[in-house]
Amino acid sequence: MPELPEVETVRRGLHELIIGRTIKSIREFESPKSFPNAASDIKTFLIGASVIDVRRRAKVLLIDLSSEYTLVVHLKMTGQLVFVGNTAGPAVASAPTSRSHARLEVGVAPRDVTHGFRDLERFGAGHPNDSLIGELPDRSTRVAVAFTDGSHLYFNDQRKFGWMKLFPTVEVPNIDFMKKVGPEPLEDAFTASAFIERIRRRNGTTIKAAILDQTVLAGVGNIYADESLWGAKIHPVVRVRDVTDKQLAVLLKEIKYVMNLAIEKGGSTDKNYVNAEGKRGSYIDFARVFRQEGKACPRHPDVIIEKIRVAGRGTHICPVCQLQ
DNA sequence: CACTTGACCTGTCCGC
DNA sequence: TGCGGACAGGTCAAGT
Repeated sequence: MPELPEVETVRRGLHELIIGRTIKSIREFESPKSFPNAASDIKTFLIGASVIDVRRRAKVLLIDLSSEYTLVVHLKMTGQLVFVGNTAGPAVASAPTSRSHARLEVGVAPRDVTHGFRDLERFGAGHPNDSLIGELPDRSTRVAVAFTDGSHLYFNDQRKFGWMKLFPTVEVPNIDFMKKVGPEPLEDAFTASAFIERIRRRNGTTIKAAILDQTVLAGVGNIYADESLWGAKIHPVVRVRDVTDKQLAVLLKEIKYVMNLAIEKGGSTDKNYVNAEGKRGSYIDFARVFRQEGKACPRHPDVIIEKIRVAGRGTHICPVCQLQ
């Protein structure tokens, strides 16, 4: 689920909420894969340690502890890290329903001419940043971290693909994932020429598969792949070798643009994603193609967005702007 | 080696 | 209403 903007939103929330808190206890909920090395390390390096920083690399969260260990968390598809405690008040609102985040419908919403977004200010006005979380722990809770002040951090994960692991902080850069993962797309140092050089190693595959490849660049997932390819007017099934350098430069610009906007909107909540306070993100309400099949392309009022399958993933395109 | 596919899980939705 | 199958935002391992 969470891609770079969602993980960054969680990071910012946790940075505000848990730094300085001290771990009192850890409770697991019969899901050993969710915290595979807990048994050996829990008491020595977690209990009594306090949180000194919350960082992010790619789609991974890094919670640094005073014990010089780091809790590394990957949310995968349905993971959530939700804080419940005094600073933010209880994250409990009304009981959620699966339909509680229905899309806003606006009859004639104006559109951003350049990027195809409906008017970002007006369209978002009054949008409730709903809580999607009921009382915790719930049946998706895999690990609960209790702090000494009575607050809690819950790791929820319906599909159990996500995990948290404890590593010595100095070892974090040596984790396999960290060694393989590509550059952060939002860093200024990641220029068009750097992007082009890396993605050309995947010349034989489709452009969508290539930008989803975390070793090419970090953080792009299915939502922002589709959104940025539409922005750059590139069809997702085109082979990388058939995309020009100029188009690749535009694509990187679109990736950066879409991710920055998504961070501003608190990420995309389709089903499960919530921020550190259990609340939804709103980028999905502005999405131009993702989950917009059957609706008009923002650039072409008479053209319907289609859903196809590329690289094994549901893929949304405008068949006119994204000519094959 | 480069690339594609299936597996990991649970839940939901859709068609019969 | 019930049931089977497809599908869901990510990554690996195993296959071609």
